[in-house]
Amino acid sequence: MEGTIADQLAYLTKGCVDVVRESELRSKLELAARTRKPLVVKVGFDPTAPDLHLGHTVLIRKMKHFQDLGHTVIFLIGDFTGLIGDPTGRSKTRPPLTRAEIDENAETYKRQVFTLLDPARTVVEFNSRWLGALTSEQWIQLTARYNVAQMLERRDFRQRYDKGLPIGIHEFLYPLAQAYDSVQLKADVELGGTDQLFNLNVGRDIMSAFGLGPQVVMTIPLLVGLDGVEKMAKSSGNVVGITDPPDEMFGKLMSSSDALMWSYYELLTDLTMEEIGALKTRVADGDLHPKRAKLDLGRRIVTDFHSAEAAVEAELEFERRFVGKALPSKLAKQVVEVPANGIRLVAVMVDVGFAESNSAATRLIVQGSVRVDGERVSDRSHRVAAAAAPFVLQVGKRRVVRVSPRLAAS
RNA sequence: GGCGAGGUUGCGGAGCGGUCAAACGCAACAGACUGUAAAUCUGUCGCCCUAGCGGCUUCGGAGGUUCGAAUCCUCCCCUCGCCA
Repeated sequence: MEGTIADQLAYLTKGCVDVVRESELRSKLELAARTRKPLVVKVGFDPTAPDLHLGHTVLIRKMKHFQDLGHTVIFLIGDFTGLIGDPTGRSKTRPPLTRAEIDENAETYKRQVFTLLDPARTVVEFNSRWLGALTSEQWIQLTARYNVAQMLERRDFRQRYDKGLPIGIHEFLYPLAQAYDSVQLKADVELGGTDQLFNLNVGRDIMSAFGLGPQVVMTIPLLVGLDGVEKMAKSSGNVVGITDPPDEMFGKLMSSSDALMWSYYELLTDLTMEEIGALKTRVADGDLHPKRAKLDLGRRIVTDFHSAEAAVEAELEFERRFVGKALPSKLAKQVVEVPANGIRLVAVMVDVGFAESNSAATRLIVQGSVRVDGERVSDRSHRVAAAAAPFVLQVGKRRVVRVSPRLAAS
């Protein structure tokens, strides 16, 4: 554990929205330094969605910060709480995942998460281990530690209550179960998104009720997705997956808006707020082209999930393709079955997945976005012969593939 | 249980017997401009083809009335408000 306590505090709280409470965090850090006993930092993840994207990594990076200072992180997979479903409006209890599915998702998590986290300082846990073992009596004892007035402090519950909308009794169990995790793990700190503030604070209360010192609660902002509007979520289709290949990752970041770049800088890189502020000033003064700042961001992020070499390569490729208007250096190839009498180009476009239907493909041709070997195709009934040589098919700026016609065995 | 409102093309939301594949807004896609940014402008946005004042399938589901229905009638399913 290095640096002064003040340095550590600054490092750990960078980018956090809430810290409850900073003074407690300070004491815990001091104690840990003195006793050389690492803090236990708990973070819960949903077992149903193991595909991580940059939105998750904001939280994971914060976990990493704790590891950097020598603390232990518990990557808690909420396989039991997942059955309840976090109350976010009209939630239903979810069908239970099978043990095999849970294990598989856990493996996926590990594979992805250890690109950032230090495996030696990470403990992977499942909360079904203790929650599933609770008896009915123990559940009653747990629920007896909280009351409805306290529950209604949660905004979502409050709003529904005021509007007379239904609130399932089981929904009250979610925060309690999550809080009990903290009791079980004797967590020193729990991290989560800002939407988790209530749940995390229930953890404090319940821990106290069980005679433990309350955990410190820290929340991290929700990352805005590529559309610049909604939070990054798979269902919104605005994600950068951490397993996206370098070129794709870089390209997605480059096509995001300038305004978004600064929040990405803040939440997805280790630059300090001062450094980011300086960059911002330089861009505002016209001293630094925003595109340069964005290229730099893209390189940093790709480096984190792939490698420095991959990042440089991705940037070169990007320049080659979109500034140099060249074809990608690695062209995807696809074989298309062609009947003896040939096939319409629109059908080829559908075959390679560039259009959803012949009608959609036709529209693209009419709109002038289709090229074959670099030549714009304007004839909607353009055909490809069975014996045609392989050709490069482009639709719009980004979709490119090398098509190899092959005579279909009929 | 009673009363009332409603289910339309991704979302929101018009339409209330023909000219409706269905206004308009958003999103999306394409073109122009550019920094694959933003903003802006233009176009497209059910499916099929021989591309035409073409054909076909859509407006919660099933029947029915009519030359003709998203629009009227019957039954059913679902959602939402108010009352008990």
